[in-house]
Amino acid sequence: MNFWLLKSEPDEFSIDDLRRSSPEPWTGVRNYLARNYLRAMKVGDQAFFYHSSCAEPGIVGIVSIQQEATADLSAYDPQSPYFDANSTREKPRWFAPQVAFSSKCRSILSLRELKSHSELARFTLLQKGNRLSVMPVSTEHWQFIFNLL
DNA sequence: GCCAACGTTGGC
DNA sequence: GCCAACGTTGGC
Repeated sequence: MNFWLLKSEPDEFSIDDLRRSSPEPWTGVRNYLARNYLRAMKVGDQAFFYHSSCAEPGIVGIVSIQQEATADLSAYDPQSPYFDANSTREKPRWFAPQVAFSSKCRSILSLRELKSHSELARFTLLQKGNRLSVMPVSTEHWQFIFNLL
């Protein structure tokens, strides 16, 4: 089993949204490295759900992969902000796994607190310049963070 | 709103 | 293939 971190802007799609409607396809990722991570996800993998671009960014819950990635249908919708004319049904460019709600943290584990732990100095999320919305999490980092929740 | 950092685009 | 210009991300 592998571990991941998935970012979402809570104004767009929050942990509460996922709890209300689960599973959901993880759509809208339009970065090739992030896409490759999405395609590498296996059923049963777990991920931290991270709220970004909000008053208090941080980890707010845990989700699991319910189904491996298939074509991201939002790329076909001209009305969608994620529309991409270069992704076709014959040759999809973007993919979305089905993500299921697992649990919500009693309180947010804020980015500020994550940064305060020297054990997480090399955590991908905290690396300078990293902007990926999907990233792998090592077993060691997962365990350490899990114990902070 | 600012800005650092990175990705993408497109001319050459 | 290079690289300048532009767009996006995301914390602050």
